Amino acid sequence: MFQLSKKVEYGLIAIRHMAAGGPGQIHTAKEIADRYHIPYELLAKVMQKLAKNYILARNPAELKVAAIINAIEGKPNVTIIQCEAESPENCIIHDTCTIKNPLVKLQLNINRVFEDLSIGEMV
Amino acid sequence: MFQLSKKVEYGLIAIRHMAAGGPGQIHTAKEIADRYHIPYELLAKVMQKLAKNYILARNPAELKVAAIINAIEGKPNVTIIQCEAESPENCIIHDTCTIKNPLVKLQLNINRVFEDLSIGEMV
DNA sequence: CCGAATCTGGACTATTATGGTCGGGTTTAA
DNA sequence: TTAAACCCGACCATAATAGTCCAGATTCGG
Ligand code: FES
Ligand code: FES
Repeated sequence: MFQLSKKVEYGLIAIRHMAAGGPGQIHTAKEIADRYHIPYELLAKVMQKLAKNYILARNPAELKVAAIINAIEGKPNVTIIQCEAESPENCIIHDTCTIKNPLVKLQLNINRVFEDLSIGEMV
Repeated sequence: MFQLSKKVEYGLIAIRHMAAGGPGQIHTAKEIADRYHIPYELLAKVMQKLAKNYILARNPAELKVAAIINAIEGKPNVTIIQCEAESPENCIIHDTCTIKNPLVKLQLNINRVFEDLSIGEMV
């Protein structure tokens, strides 16, 4: 619960590696996979996703962790509580529910934490 | 990724229910399970854990969400990044790693978010 | 231009974590 | 005193994650 997935972790390592190398440097997925003992195929996929979302095109130092997570996981990552999202008809207090709103606010706070950290702070 | 587990969700619903009922009220796990269409056996286990950690003995209004999560999930919920915790010997930059520390700080920020929300704010 | 290395991307397997169930023995309260 | 509720370990089903395999396309150094 509340751990970064391996994919995100690998993505962070790769991007940080590229950021540390300075601009203009060329890095192959193979090279990074070897250096950090990451399964190549998996890292390759991660980097494909990052590339498709134009993450790799940006200045790494300014990249936010949140953007990387979203690119890799694919979803806007919104619903911290499932009762609301999935089957509101099951919940007898759904209409008067006082759990949802505080948790949505909590969710926003968490999102902000990820928005606040940039790769630049890791190099 | 970054969703509360069902167990925690059920725990929150149950505790909020008890908080809303006012002090002195008696609530059985069965009753709560029926009212919210939660599988009884599962809710029962959750409440057992809460009871063992003396969560149910405290004033619900002052309970922090963090305490509930810890009681149910059992772990202090510390390592947001796995590279460090699991196999540091695999990572060639482990000694000079600049990823760990920022993410630990991020972890602390997330913990704080859960520490900041109390059941009282949900009733 | 050629060959080797690398990338692409789908299909597939393995491993875990999660959510849920069953059942037998124990307590509790009408 | 007996039904209902609780305790708790074992168990099963499903889904999410992590990792693998491979065949075709691309890129790049020479
Ligand atoms: S909608 Fe069901 S607990 Fe909030
Ligand atoms: S210890 Fe490996 S990336 Fe930080």
